[in-house]
Amino acid sequence: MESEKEADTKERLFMAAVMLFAERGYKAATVRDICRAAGGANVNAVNYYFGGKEKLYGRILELMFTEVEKRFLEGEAKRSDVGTPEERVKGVIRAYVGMLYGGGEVATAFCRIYTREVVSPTPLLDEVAERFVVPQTRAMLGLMGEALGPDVPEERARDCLASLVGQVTYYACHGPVFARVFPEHPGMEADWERIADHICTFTLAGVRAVQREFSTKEAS
Amino acid sequence: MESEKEADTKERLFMAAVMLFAERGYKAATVRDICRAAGGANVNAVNYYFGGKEKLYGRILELMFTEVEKRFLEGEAKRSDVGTPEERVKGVIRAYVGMLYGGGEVATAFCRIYTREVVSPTPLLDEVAERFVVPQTRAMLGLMGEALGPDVPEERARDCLASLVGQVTYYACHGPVFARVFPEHPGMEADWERIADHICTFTLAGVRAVQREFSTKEAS
DNA sequence: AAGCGCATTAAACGATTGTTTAATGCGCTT
DNA sequence: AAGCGCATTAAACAATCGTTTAATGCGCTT
Repeated sequence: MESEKEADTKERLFMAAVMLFAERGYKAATVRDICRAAGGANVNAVNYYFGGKEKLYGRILELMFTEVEKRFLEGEAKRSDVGTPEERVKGVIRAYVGMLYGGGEVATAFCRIYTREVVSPTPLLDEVAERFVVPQTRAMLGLMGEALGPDVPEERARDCLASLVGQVTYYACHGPVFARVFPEHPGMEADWERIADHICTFTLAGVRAVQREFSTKEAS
Repeated sequence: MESEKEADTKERLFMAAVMLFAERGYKAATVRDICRAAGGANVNAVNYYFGGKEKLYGRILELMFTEVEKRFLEGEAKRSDVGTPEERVKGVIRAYVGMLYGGGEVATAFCRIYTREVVSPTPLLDEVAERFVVPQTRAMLGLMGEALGPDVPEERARDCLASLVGQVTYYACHGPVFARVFPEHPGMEADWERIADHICTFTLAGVRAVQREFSTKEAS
């Protein structure tokens, strides 16, 4: 009768840790709280199954980034070489937003953990992020350069990519404040597709404006 | 001979706390580290002068937000009612970016403290932020609504404001990662004006695109 | 010189942290 | 039934945190 609720203690610990790390951050989420949230496990459980708090957190980061990479490649593979660069930028935006806000509860938790890591990195981020964040960002930078064309200098491609990422991650970084300033907002789970569309039109207009800035300056 | 270096222990403690809170966050910055950074003051100094770690942090938040409000109103007062709404949006962007990245060392530290508070708020943020963040955001929302015109629904003004704030705060939120992905970047202190210009053109193009979206849809 | 006020120091406190150790219960094979 | 492996429990550990307390030094007035 407890076939599915009889989940492994290890798995329950892992999930409780994900939620608590997302909610309070690495330091503030204590081992005792994690064990309590995992259905009242013993304090020793974390060390027994994962070899310590830091190891557990490292595993979460690992799984998180592999999951992100998988989803991101899936969302981009569907339109990897087809369509104009602008169309592919739109595809990246939609995949990005959907990954961050449209993936259910655990994806939201992952999103918050990643946001915390970005704002105040732990030593663990160094080894993991350089395997995922740097290549993914460079890939997006190349795509943005294609969309801008050869006349636009590289630093402007970086600026445009920052504008894109800034817009997409805004709701993750400013979540608590955003919810306080706009309490009427229905929440990202219900609104992320509309927001993705907005970011698409907003970003493509910005990209074209930067493009125009250099095509007209060429004639001056 | 030590006329200016003989700064009050209280002031040195305050400054050391600002830098350490910015660097490591509220919890990770210990009282002992703060005292050590303040020229080797005693562990009791924080409690003696400020009545505890939390009170000290609260004072920092207080001073930070009043300073932000002052700078922001200064930067906006120069063009409060003059110029088109678009021109005033540009003024807001420039004041915003300059305040966050162009204010020297302590302003950068304040920027990081604020970023940390936004991502993971402490109970202290509630009482302070609602006095500053909410009214400032609502003011910017009204300005954005003016720039968009009456045909654009309110939620799109909120989306555009999110796009603006997301772009501006990107370099604060993603600072550690950004520096890792783009090590060739000269740093915000030397580049913030150029970035402000980019965000202006990018944002105004996005605003006009949203505007156009509703002026053309009106005819369909 | 005595006494007072304030800044500073040193030491210890209680609480909480992550981790370790030893003991316990239980299902399984031999 | 005895013995073993594994999960779980309880208790204690050392380290660190913010805070408190008492003692000390120093400049000042009286």
